Amino acid sequence: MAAMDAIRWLNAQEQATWRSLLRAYSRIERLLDHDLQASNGLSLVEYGILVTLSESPESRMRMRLLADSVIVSKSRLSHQIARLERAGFVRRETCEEDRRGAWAVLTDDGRALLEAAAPGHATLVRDRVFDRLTPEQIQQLGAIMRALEPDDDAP
Amino acid sequence: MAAMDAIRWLNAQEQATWRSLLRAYSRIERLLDHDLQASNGLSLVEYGILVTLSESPESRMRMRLLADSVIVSKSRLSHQIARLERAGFVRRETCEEDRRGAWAVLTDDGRALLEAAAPGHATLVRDRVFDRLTPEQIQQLGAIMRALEPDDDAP
DNA sequence: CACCAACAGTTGAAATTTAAACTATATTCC
DNA sequence: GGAATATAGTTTAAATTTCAACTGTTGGTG
Repeated sequence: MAAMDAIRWLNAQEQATWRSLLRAYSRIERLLDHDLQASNGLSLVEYGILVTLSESPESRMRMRLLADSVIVSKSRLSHQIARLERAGFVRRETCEEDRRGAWAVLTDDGRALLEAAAPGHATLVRDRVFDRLTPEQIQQLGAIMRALEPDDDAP
Repeated sequence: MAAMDAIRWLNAQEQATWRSLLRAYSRIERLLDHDLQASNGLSLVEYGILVTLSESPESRMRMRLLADSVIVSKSRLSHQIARLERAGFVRRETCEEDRRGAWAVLTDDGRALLEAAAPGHATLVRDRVFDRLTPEQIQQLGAIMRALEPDDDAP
Protein backbone atom coordinates (compact mmCIF):
# COMPACT_ATOMS: atom_id res chain seq x y z
CA MET A 1 0.00 0.00 0.00
CA ALA A 2 2.18 2.78 -1.36
CA ALA A 3 0.10 5.58 0.11
CA MET A 4 1.14 4.55 3.59
CA ASP A 5 4.87 4.68 2.98
CA ALA A 6 6.57 7.42 4.93
CA ILE A 7 7.69 10.34 2.84
CA ARG A 8 11.42 10.61 2.60
CA TRP A 9 11.87 14.36 2.98
CA LEU A 10 15.14 16.05 2.19
CA ASN A 11 17.35 16.54 5.20
CA ALA A 12 18.74 19.95 6.05
CA GLN A 13 21.91 19.53 4.02
CA GLU A 14 20.04 18.24 1.00
CA GLN A 15 17.52 21.00 1.21
CA ALA A 16 20.20 23.67 1.42
CA THR A 17 22.07 22.10 -1.47
CA TRP A 18 18.96 21.85 -3.60
CA ARG A 19 18.02 25.46 -3.06
CA SER A 20 21.52 26.59 -3.70
CA LEU A 21 21.48 24.70 -6.98
CA LEU A 22 18.20 26.27 -8.03
CA ARG A 23 19.39 29.76 -7.22
CA ALA A 24 22.84 29.43 -8.73
CA TYR A 25 21.59 27.87 -11.90
CA SER A 26 18.75 30.34 -12.35
CA ARG A 27 21.05 33.29 -11.97
CA ILE A 28 23.63 31.96 -14.36
CA GLU A 29 21.06 30.99 -16.92
CA ARG A 30 19.44 34.39 -16.75
CA LEU A 31 22.78 36.13 -17.08
CA LEU A 32 23.83 34.06 -20.08
CA ASP A 33 20.48 34.55 -21.71
CA HIS A 34 20.52 38.31 -21.28
CA ASP A 35 24.06 38.54 -22.46
CA LEU A 36 23.43 36.56 -25.65
CA GLN A 37 20.28 38.53 -26.24
CA ALA A 38 22.02 41.84 -25.88
CA SER A 39 25.09 41.01 -27.91
CA ASN A 40 23.64 38.81 -30.66
CA GLY A 41 19.87 38.74 -30.34
CA LEU A 42 19.87 35.07 -29.39
CA SER A 43 18.29 33.23 -26.51
CA LEU A 44 20.29 30.56 -24.72
CA VAL A 45 18.17 27.87 -26.34
CA GLU A 46 18.73 29.33 -29.79
CA TYR A 47 22.43 29.43 -29.13
CA GLY A 48 22.23 25.77 -28.13
CA ILE A 49 20.43 24.97 -31.36
CA LEU A 50 23.13 26.64 -33.44
CA VAL A 51 25.92 24.90 -31.54
CA THR A 52 24.25 21.52 -31.90
CA LEU A 53 23.68 21.95 -35.61
CA SER A 54 27.20 23.22 -36.15
CA GLU A 55 28.65 20.05 -34.65
CA SER A 56 26.36 17.75 -36.52
CA PRO A 57 27.39 16.02 -39.79
CA GLU A 58 26.63 18.36 -42.68
CA SER A 59 25.41 20.94 -40.16
CA ARG A 60 22.01 19.33 -40.13
CA MET A 61 19.79 17.42 -37.81
CA ARG A 62 16.29 15.97 -37.77
CA MET A 63 13.82 18.00 -35.76
CA ARG A 64 13.01 15.26 -33.29
CA LEU A 65 16.63 14.56 -32.41
CA LEU A 66 17.41 18.26 -32.22
CA ALA A 67 14.51 18.78 -29.85
CA ASP A 68 15.78 16.01 -27.62
CA SER A 69 19.33 17.36 -27.76
CA VAL A 70 18.43 20.82 -26.58
CA ILE A 71 15.72 19.53 -24.22
CA VAL A 72 12.79 21.36 -25.69
CA SER A 73 9.33 20.26 -26.77
CA LYS A 74 8.93 19.57 -30.46
CA SER A 75 6.34 22.29 -30.71
CA ARG A 76 8.66 24.82 -29.19
CA LEU A 77 11.47 23.74 -31.45
CA SER A 78 9.22 24.08 -34.45
CA HIS A 79 8.43 27.70 -33.57
CA GLN A 80 12.02 28.39 -32.66
CA ILE A 81 13.32 27.06 -35.97
CA ALA A 82 10.67 29.08 -37.76
CA ARG A 83 12.08 32.18 -36.17
CA LEU A 84 15.68 31.27 -36.94
CA GLU A 85 14.61 30.48 -40.48
CA ARG A 86 12.93 33.85 -40.92
CA ALA A 87 16.14 35.44 -39.71
CA GLY A 88 18.15 33.39 -42.19
CA PHE A 89 20.27 31.45 -39.70
CA VAL A 90 18.72 28.05 -40.34
CA ARG A 91 16.84 26.54 -43.24
CA ARG A 92 14.58 23.51 -43.45
CA GLU A 93 14.97 20.70 -45.96
CA THR A 94 12.59 17.88 -46.51
CA CYS A 95 13.88 14.45 -45.62
CA GLU A 96 13.92 11.94 -48.46
CA GLU A 97 14.37 8.77 -46.40
CA ASP A 98 11.42 9.52 -44.15
CA ARG A 99 8.92 11.73 -45.83
CA ARG A 100 7.33 12.73 -42.55
CA GLY A 101 10.61 14.24 -41.47
CA ALA A 102 12.46 17.51 -41.88
CA TRP A 103 16.05 18.55 -41.54
CA ALA A 104 17.07 21.72 -39.81
CA VAL A 105 20.22 22.96 -41.52
CA LEU A 106 22.60 25.64 -40.31
CA THR A 107 23.18 28.33 -42.95
CA ASP A 108 26.43 30.20 -43.50
CA ASP A 109 24.89 33.21 -41.82
CA GLY A 110 23.97 31.00 -38.90
CA ARG A 111 27.51 29.72 -38.59
CA ALA A 112 28.85 33.25 -38.78
CA LEU A 113 26.48 34.34 -36.04
CA LEU A 114 27.54 31.45 -33.87
CA GLU A 115 31.20 32.28 -34.39
CA ALA A 116 30.50 35.86 -33.45
CA ALA A 117 28.62 34.88 -30.33
CA ALA A 118 30.85 32.10 -29.05
CA PRO A 119 33.83 34.00 -27.63
CA GLY A 120 31.76 36.26 -25.41
CA HIS A 121 29.64 33.38 -24.29
CA ALA A 122 32.61 31.18 -23.46
CA THR A 123 34.20 34.00 -21.54
CA LEU A 124 31.09 34.48 -19.47
CA VAL A 125 30.73 30.79 -18.69
CA ARG A 126 34.34 30.68 -17.64
CA ASP A 127 33.88 33.77 -15.54
CA ARG A 128 30.75 32.65 -13.80
CA VAL A 129 31.45 28.99 -13.43
CA PHE A 130 34.84 27.49 -14.06
CA ASP A 131 37.01 30.27 -12.72
CA ARG A 132 35.18 29.94 -9.44
CA LEU A 133 35.92 26.27 -8.98
CA THR A 134 39.06 24.31 -8.22
CA PRO A 135 40.20 21.61 -10.66
CA GLU A 136 38.91 18.98 -8.23
CA GLN A 137 35.55 20.67 -8.05
CA ILE A 138 35.30 20.79 -11.83
CA GLN A 139 36.01 17.11 -11.96
CA GLN A 140 33.47 16.44 -9.20
CA LEU A 141 30.82 18.54 -10.91
CA GLY A 142 31.31 16.56 -14.09
CA ALA A 143 30.88 13.26 -12.29
CA ILE A 144 27.81 14.51 -10.44
CA MET A 145 26.10 15.79 -13.55
CA ARG A 146 26.82 12.60 -15.42
CA ALA A 147 25.17 10.71 -12.58
CA LEU A 148 22.10 12.93 -12.85
CA GLU A 149 21.78 12.86 -16.60
CA PRO A 150 20.18 9.54 -17.41
CA ASP A 151 16.44 10.03 -17.29
CA ASP A 152 15.18 6.47 -17.31
CA ASP A 153 11.61 7.23 -18.27
CA ALA A 154 11.69 10.62 -19.93
CA PRO A 155 8.39 12.46 -19.94
CA MET B 1 43.77 46.72 -25.18
CA ALA B 2 41.24 44.15 -24.08
CA ALA B 3 40.17 43.24 -27.58
CA MET B 4 43.55 41.69 -28.21
CA ASP B 5 43.51 39.36 -25.24
CA ALA B 6 43.28 35.73 -26.23
CA ILE B 7 39.94 34.14 -25.56
CA ARG B 8 40.10 31.60 -22.81
CA TRP B 9 37.94 28.86 -24.27
CA LEU B 10 36.68 26.00 -22.18
CA ASN B 11 38.88 22.93 -22.38
CA ALA B 12 37.40 19.56 -23.28
CA GLN B 13 36.64 18.59 -19.71
CA GLU B 14 35.03 21.90 -18.92
CA GLN B 15 32.99 21.82 -22.07
CA ALA B 16 31.72 18.33 -21.36
CA THR B 17 30.91 19.28 -17.78
CA TRP B 18 29.10 22.42 -18.82
CA ARG B 19 26.94 20.63 -21.35
CA SER B 20 26.20 17.88 -18.93
CA LEU B 21 25.06 20.46 -16.41
CA LEU B 22 22.79 22.15 -18.93
CA ARG B 23 21.22 18.89 -19.98
CA ALA B 24 20.82 17.43 -16.52
CA TYR B 25 19.36 20.58 -15.08
CA SER B 26 17.00 21.17 -17.98
CA ARG B 27 15.62 17.68 -17.77
CA ILE B 28 15.11 17.79 -14.05
CA GLU B 29 13.52 21.20 -14.16
CA ARG B 30 11.14 20.15 -16.89
CA LEU B 31 10.22 17.00 -15.05
CA LEU B 32 9.54 18.84 -11.79
CA ASP B 33 7.55 21.49 -13.58
CA HIS B 34 5.37 19.00 -15.44
CA ASP B 35 4.82 16.98 -12.31
CA LEU B 36 3.74 19.96 -10.22
CA GLN B 37 1.56 21.16 -13.06
CA ALA B 38 -0.15 17.82 -13.42
CA SER B 39 -0.67 17.13 -9.75
CA ASN B 40 -1.40 20.60 -8.39
CA GLY B 41 -1.64 23.02 -11.29
CA LEU B 42 1.51 24.86 -10.20
CA SER B 43 4.63 25.80 -12.09
CA LEU B 44 7.99 25.32 -10.41
CA VAL B 45 8.30 29.06 -9.93
CA GLU B 46 4.87 29.28 -8.33
CA TYR B 47 5.81 26.45 -6.03
CA GLY B 48 8.93 28.37 -5.11
CA ILE B 49 6.86 31.45 -4.36
CA LEU B 50 4.59 29.50 -2.03
CA VAL B 51 7.54 27.89 -0.25
CA THR B 52 9.28 31.21 0.19
CA LEU B 53 6.19 32.91 1.55
CA SER B 54 5.43 30.00 3.86
CA GLU B 55 8.84 30.32 5.49
CA SER B 56 8.67 34.05 5.82
CA PRO B 57 7.56 35.80 9.04
CA GLU B 58 3.78 36.10 9.02
CA SER B 59 3.75 34.28 5.67
CA ARG B 60 4.37 37.52 3.87
CA MET B 61 7.04 39.20 1.85
CA ARG B 62 7.55 42.39 -0.08
CA MET B 63 7.34 41.97 -3.83
CA ARG B 64 10.86 43.11 -4.54
CA LEU B 65 12.47 40.76 -2.05
CA LEU B 66 10.28 37.91 -3.18
CA ALA B 67 11.26 38.52 -6.79
CA ASP B 68 14.92 38.41 -5.83
CA SER B 69 14.41 35.28 -3.77
CA VAL B 70 12.86 33.27 -6.54
CA ILE B 71 15.09 34.86 -9.21
CA VAL B 72 12.39 36.33 -11.37
CA SER B 73 11.87 39.79 -12.85
CA LYS B 74 9.56 42.03 -10.90
CA SER B 75 7.24 42.23 -13.85
CA ARG B 76 6.97 38.49 -14.03
CA LEU B 77 6.41 38.23 -10.32
CA SER B 78 3.67 40.80 -10.55
CA HIS B 79 1.82 38.74 -13.14
CA GLN B 80 2.49 35.54 -11.29
CA ILE B 81 1.12 36.90 -8.03
CA ALA B 82 -1.90 38.21 -9.90
CA ARG B 83 -2.60 34.70 -11.05
CA LEU B 84 -2.08 33.16 -7.61
CA GLU B 85 -4.31 35.86 -6.17
CA ARG B 86 -7.10 35.14 -8.64
CA ALA B 87 -6.84 31.51 -7.64
CA GLY B 88 -7.02 32.45 -3.95
CA PHE B 89 -3.61 31.16 -2.88
CA VAL B 90 -2.04 34.53 -2.21
CA ARG B 91 -3.41 37.94 -1.41
CA ARG B 92 -1.88 41.39 -1.62
CA GLU B 93 -1.80 43.88 1.21
CA THR B 94 -0.66 47.44 0.99
CA CYS B 95 2.43 48.27 2.98
CA GLU B 96 2.03 50.94 5.62
CA GLU B 97 5.71 51.71 6.21
CA ASP B 98 6.44 52.27 2.55
CA ARG B 99 3.39 53.30 0.67
CA ARG B 100 4.88 52.39 -2.68
CA GLY B 101 5.16 48.84 -1.53
CA ALA B 102 2.96 45.77 -1.38
CA TRP B 103 3.01 42.59 0.63
CA ALA B 104 2.34 39.25 -0.94
CA VAL B 105 0.68 37.11 1.72
CA LEU B 106 0.12 33.37 1.66
CA THR B 107 -3.51 32.47 2.32
CA ASP B 108 -4.74 29.40 4.16
CA ASP B 109 -5.70 27.88 0.83
CA GLY B 110 -2.22 28.61 -0.42
CA ARG B 111 -0.66 26.88 2.54
CA ALA B 112 -2.96 23.92 2.11
CA LEU B 113 -2.00 23.68 -1.55
CA LEU B 114 1.67 23.81 -0.66
CA GLU B 115 1.23 21.07 1.91
CA ALA B 116 -0.56 18.97 -0.64
CA ALA B 117 2.14 19.49 -3.25
CA ALA B 118 5.23 19.15 -1.08
CA PRO B 119 5.42 15.40 -0.48
CA GLY B 120 5.27 14.46 -4.14
CA HIS B 121 7.71 17.16 -5.03
CA ALA B 122 10.19 16.15 -2.35
CA THR B 123 9.94 12.55 -3.42
CA LEU B 124 10.70 13.46 -7.00
CA VAL B 125 13.69 15.61 -6.08
CA ARG B 126 15.03 12.80 -3.95
CA ASP B 127 14.42 10.33 -6.72
CA ARG B 128 16.02 12.36 -9.45
CA VAL B 129 18.82 13.97 -7.55
CA PHE B 130 19.85 12.87 -4.11
CA ASP B 131 19.27 9.16 -4.43
CA ARG B 132 21.63 9.19 -7.38
CA LEU B 133 24.52 10.73 -5.48
CA THR B 134 26.82 9.49 -2.74
CA PRO B 135 27.00 11.42 0.53
CA GLU B 136 30.35 12.82 -0.57
CA GLN B 137 28.89 13.97 -3.84
CA ILE B 138 26.02 15.68 -2.07
CA GLN B 139 28.47 17.50 0.10
CA GLN B 140 30.59 18.41 -2.92
CA LEU B 141 27.58 19.66 -4.86
CA GLY B 142 26.64 21.90 -1.98
CA ALA B 143 30.10 23.41 -1.83
CA ILE B 144 30.20 23.90 -5.58
CA MET B 145 26.84 25.63 -5.72
CA ARG B 146 27.71 27.87 -2.83
CA ALA B 147 30.81 28.89 -4.75
CA LEU B 148 28.71 29.72 -7.80
CA GLU B 149 25.96 31.58 -6.01
CA PRO B 150 27.35 35.02 -5.33
CA ASP B 151 26.57 37.15 -8.35
CA ASP B 152 28.77 40.17 -7.76
CA ASP B 153 27.07 42.51 -10.17
CA ALA B 154 23.60 41.11 -10.67
CA PRO B 155 21.91 42.18 -13.91
C1' DC C 1 -3.07 -6.17 -48.66
C1' DA C 2 -5.55 -3.36 -45.39
C1' DC C 3 -6.12 -1.72 -41.10
C1' DC C 4 -4.44 0.72 -37.08
C1' DA C 5 -1.46 2.31 -33.78
C1' DA C 6 2.68 5.04 -33.45
C1' DC C 7 5.66 8.69 -35.07
C1' DA C 8 7.42 13.35 -37.22
C1' DG C 9 6.34 17.60 -37.53
C1' DT C 10 3.26 21.79 -37.90
C1' DT C 11 -0.33 24.85 -36.57
C1' DG C 12 -3.47 28.06 -34.04
C1' DA C 13 -5.19 29.67 -29.89
C1' DA C 14 -4.50 30.41 -25.07
C1' DA C 15 -1.32 31.32 -21.42
C1' DT C 16 2.92 32.98 -19.91
C1' DT C 17 7.00 35.89 -20.18
C1' DT C 18 9.46 39.96 -21.49
C1' DA C 19 10.43 44.79 -22.24
C1' DA C 20 9.35 49.31 -21.80
C1' DA C 21 6.53 52.82 -20.22
C1' DC C 22 4.03 54.49 -16.45
C1' DT C 23 2.24 55.78 -11.47
C1' DA C 24 3.25 56.76 -7.08
C1' DT C 25 6.10 57.31 -3.16
C1' DA C 26 10.88 57.81 -1.02
C1' DT C 27 15.34 59.61 -0.78
C1' DT C 28 19.15 62.62 -1.78
C1' DC C 29 21.44 66.67 -1.85
C1' DC C 30 21.89 71.52 -2.82
C1' DG D 1 12.31 73.11 1.53
C1' DG D 2 12.17 71.54 -3.00
C1' DA D 3 13.90 69.77 -7.35
C1' DA D 4 16.10 65.80 -9.10
C1' DT D 5 16.69 61.06 -8.80
C1' DA D 6 15.89 56.44 -7.32
C1' DT D 7 12.84 52.77 -5.87
C1' DA D 8 8.41 49.69 -5.66
C1' DG D 9 5.25 47.95 -8.18
C1' DT D 10 1.82 47.69 -12.07
C1' DT D 11 0.40 47.75 -16.70
C1' DT D 12 0.28 47.36 -21.75
C1' DA D 13 1.73 45.31 -25.88
C1' DA D 14 4.72 42.25 -28.22
C1' DA D 15 7.20 37.96 -28.23
C1' DT D 16 7.59 33.41 -26.66
C1' DT D 17 5.92 29.09 -24.88
C1' DT D 18 2.49 25.66 -24.09
C1' DC D 19 -1.25 22.73 -25.20
C1' DA D 20 -4.11 20.22 -27.95
C1' DA D 21 -5.55 19.20 -32.30
C1' DC D 22 -4.21 18.20 -36.85
C1' DT D 23 -1.76 16.32 -41.34
C1' DG D 24 0.92 13.03 -43.29
C1' DT D 25 3.81 9.17 -43.26
C1' DT D 26 5.60 4.77 -41.44
C1' DG D 27 5.51 0.18 -39.25
C1' DG D 28 3.52 -3.57 -37.73
C1' DT D 29 -0.08 -7.38 -37.67
C1' DG D 30 -3.78 -10.18 -38.76
